[in-house]
Amino acid sequence: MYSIGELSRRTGVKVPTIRYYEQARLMKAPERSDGNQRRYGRPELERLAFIRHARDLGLAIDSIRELIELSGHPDMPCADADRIAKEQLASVRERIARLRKLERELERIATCCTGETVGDCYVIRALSDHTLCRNDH
Amino acid sequence: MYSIGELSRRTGVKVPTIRYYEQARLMKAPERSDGNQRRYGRPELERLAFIRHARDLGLAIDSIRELIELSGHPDMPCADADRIAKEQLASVRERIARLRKLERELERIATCCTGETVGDCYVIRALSDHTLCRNDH
DNA sequence: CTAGTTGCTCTAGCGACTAGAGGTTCAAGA
DNA sequence: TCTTGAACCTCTAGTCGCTAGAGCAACTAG
Repeated sequence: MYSIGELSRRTGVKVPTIRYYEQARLMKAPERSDGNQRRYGRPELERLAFIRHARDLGLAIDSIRELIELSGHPDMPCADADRIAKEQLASVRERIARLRKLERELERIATCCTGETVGDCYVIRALSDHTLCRNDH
Repeated sequence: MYSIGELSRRTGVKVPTIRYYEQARLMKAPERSDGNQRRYGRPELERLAFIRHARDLGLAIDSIRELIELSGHPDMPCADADRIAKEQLASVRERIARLRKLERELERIATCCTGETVGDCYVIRALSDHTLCRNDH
């Protein structure tokens, strides 16, 4: 049986975050010691690793709750799990595309400033004047 | 003289967001009508466009406030503006790199599921078992 | 037995908005 | 001039995924 600190050390998830996952209904309320302290076992450790992994992949708390629900019903079709993963992939790709546009724009802005003073600084001119932009955002 | 709704229409920035920028000290408090409604002119429209552009490029409110400060002093050296732009570029690149890792991982997870039920769904197995991952995250 | 660490609950804060309540002002038509 | 309805006002609270702190209780090593 682990204390919450022990579980934290073993998973790398901070103590308040574990408590937060419990109140967000990702972790179920664990057993308690006589003195009302949380006591965890192997299943909780595995679930926490699952949650952490999913969060690292950028999944929202709600999606993770859905996946946990699903994983409790091994006989159901897994179309929902597939959908969640594919949606997440699509959103990651979209974010990458948007960031790459920004990167190009910033690159131009940040490397073109040859002025010495704010008055002729390209960074500030570019921010003031949208028509200096190469693409839309 | 524009009302806040007019300014909103001309810039594409929502009305409550304009008020939020005012209380965040990005926009200065504008003149008011006899009935206490905000009245804007061309300078405010330009400043709002500046803010919007900077936000679209992912700059934080604090950085934008700093840039606005700077642009009010055209004789100062522009090293600070350069620094802000370069820092922003670096952080965008970092985010892109992280997202690309996630993309690869999700791609693998989301496209490899050939199972029919949750019990043998690769999506859920991959989330449960970190050792199935190709790279660290 | 005692000291020091760890645990508990509860509340509030972050950033950048967004939504809603409850009330006032404006602009256009009759 | 009056009325109607849209737009405006302030203030508060909610979003997401945590993080920080207060004030107290329990555990553990020496």
